[in-house]
Amino acid sequence: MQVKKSTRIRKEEIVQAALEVVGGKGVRALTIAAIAESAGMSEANIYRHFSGKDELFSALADFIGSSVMGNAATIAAEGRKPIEKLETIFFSHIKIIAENPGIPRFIFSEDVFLGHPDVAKSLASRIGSYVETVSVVIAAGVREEELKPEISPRETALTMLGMIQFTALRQTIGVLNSDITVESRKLWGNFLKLIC
Amino acid sequence: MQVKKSTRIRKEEIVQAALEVVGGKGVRALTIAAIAESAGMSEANIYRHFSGKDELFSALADFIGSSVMGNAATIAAEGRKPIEKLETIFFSHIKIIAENPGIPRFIFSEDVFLGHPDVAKSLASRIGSYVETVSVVIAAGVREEELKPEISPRETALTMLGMIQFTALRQTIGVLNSDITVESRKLWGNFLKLIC
DNA sequence: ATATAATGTGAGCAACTAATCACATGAGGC
DNA sequence: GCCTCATGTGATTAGTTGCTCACATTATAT
Repeated sequence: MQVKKSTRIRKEEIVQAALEVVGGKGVRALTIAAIAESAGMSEANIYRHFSGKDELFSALADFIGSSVMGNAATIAAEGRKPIEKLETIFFSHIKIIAENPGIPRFIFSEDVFLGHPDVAKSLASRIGSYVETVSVVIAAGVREEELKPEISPRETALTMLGMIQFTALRQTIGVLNSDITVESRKLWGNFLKLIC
Repeated sequence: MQVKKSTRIRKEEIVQAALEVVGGKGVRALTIAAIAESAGMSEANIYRHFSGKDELFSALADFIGSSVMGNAATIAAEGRKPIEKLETIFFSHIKIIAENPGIPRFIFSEDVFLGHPDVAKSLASRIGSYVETVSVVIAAGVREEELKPEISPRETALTMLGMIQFTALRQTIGVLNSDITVESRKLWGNFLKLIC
């Protein structure tokens, strides 16, 4: 029998285990049995701490949302130059994705946005504010004449996030010939030439 | 009882039915039962024409690959100016996605690249040549001085495809406030400012 | 016209999934 | 020390999924 721990701790462990399952074998493989095995506990014990898969999905979405999306907002609030902020946002996002492939898989999983509409709504809202955050930084860059005056902040932000997302996707699929950090450096170098 | 048709025709019908299921309810819902219902035949009859889900996935991948990815190559081979080619590739890709949401869902589905490695390999190869095709057009644009000389063709191509993919993703998730064609026009307008 | 092979189908099987339940056990208040 | 309740678990259930099979039907070659 397992050592007994408080629900609060077990919840964290279970969410972490779930994220590992997603990273390793995809959202499709995110079964209660797989989570239980990854967390080293019985299936029934999962239900001691979560009412069901829905609640678990919500917890996972909250964890990802707060740890990843909040990141950009924090960086954007710092007092440096717009271009430096963008660069920091870009590379920290890439780093998070590289270290934890389960995150992009979960966020853009159809199991989430087709199977758990409330979770999807919350994630969509977070993506929206992420775009908004980056847009504001780009707008500041244009105002301070670091970036080309004719570019549109919102569309440029979407282009930048698309670049990140596509990189994550290519990594997941395995079509990335070089390392993701090398690839992302090349992409960022080119993006700078596009926006300046 | 159904009217009897040749395997060749039935295969096409089944693939089409499968694509409709994916577009409507996602790859997760792509069960034999769902396909059979959408195609208006019994489950057992599916197995008369496909050995199993693997073969069906391969057929779906081939259909999508040849009808979508081949599109770009055709456009690129025409005799117009590079920028016009890029624009045509961009908007026809968006159009295909808009008309058939099952396509991007399937291509980037984890059920494919985690559950059917051989299909994933074939799709990855097609994506690779798609990137290559666009890169070549961009390189031509640079050479003919339509595009900025300092941009890197490959990375710019990846950025453009990321923009498309991210748009498809946002449409699928439902975070696209405006119509996808309106949104894509805005994105293209801005992209032109970035690359020229 | 008849034979034959291809096509179509309801019934059902084994494996898997989410969830429940009765029962065991141990941590913490007293 | 012991009581109590939160925590942990094996067994089980109802539902789903991919797939098979015996049997029905029809296109088609001869």
